Amino acid sequence: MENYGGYFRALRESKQLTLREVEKVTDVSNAYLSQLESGKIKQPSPLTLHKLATFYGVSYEILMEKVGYPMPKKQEREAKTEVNAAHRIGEITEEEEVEILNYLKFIRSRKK
Amino acid sequence: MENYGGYFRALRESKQLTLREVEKVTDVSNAYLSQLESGKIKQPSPLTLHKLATFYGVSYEILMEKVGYPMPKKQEREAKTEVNAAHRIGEITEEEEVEILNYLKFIRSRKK
DNA sequence: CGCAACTGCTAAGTTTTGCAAGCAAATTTA
DNA sequence: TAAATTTGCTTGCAAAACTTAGCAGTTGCG
Repeated sequence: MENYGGYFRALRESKQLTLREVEKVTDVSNAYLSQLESGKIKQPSPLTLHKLATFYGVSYEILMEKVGYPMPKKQEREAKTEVNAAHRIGEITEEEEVEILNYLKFIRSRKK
Repeated sequence: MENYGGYFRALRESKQLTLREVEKVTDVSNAYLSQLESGKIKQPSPLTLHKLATFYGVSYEILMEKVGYPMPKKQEREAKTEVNAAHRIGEITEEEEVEILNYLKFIRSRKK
């Protein structure tokens, strides 16, 4: 992904969190998060990506690939029937991903 | 592994290669290789590790673990390699799922 | 209104990766 | 033996991650 800054911003805002709230939990400074989300960081370290992946509940490996680190081949998808709701959304593009996150932010903001 | 410098040196010497021979193929400078093998480098970048892993014919993932990057375990890895929505947008409720599916339908219809 | 806390952001500093240049010792070649 | 090449290594530097400190605008509350 060329500009994943917006993706990180969308992830955070979809959960209605501030930079400092993310900082508290992940130990990544709000200053750095701001730079990351505005596209000023080329390649955050694997450790930083791991913290954010864990906190946001997204895949560490996908984040690694997104920022351009070489990662071993991903196997073809398995047919998994049960699991959580998000599995049933199906395939989405990276573009749709950000749109959905922004939409989630909108949905969730109405409920407060 | 605390001192993986010796490991890299052993890999190279077992193949009877000079620093400059490795440099030619991997595009990692002999200066840096020297520092790496003498334990002066804390954490070479994933890209550098990937080049060396490929050239020496060892596992990239094991190298990553060796230098201390977080890596998913094989079992986790297989379970998570499917590229599904949850890994990219985080957890959502069933209610949100329906809204997202409708929204996806909307944005996809808009695009043609 | 007034002010205190909160928000995102920038500037400056530290640390580390990785490279280019070049040095001294060893090896090769003439 | 003498010169040339090769070897591993060190130094100095640029680039980039990441932090601390602090600033200006906004929000909440008396």
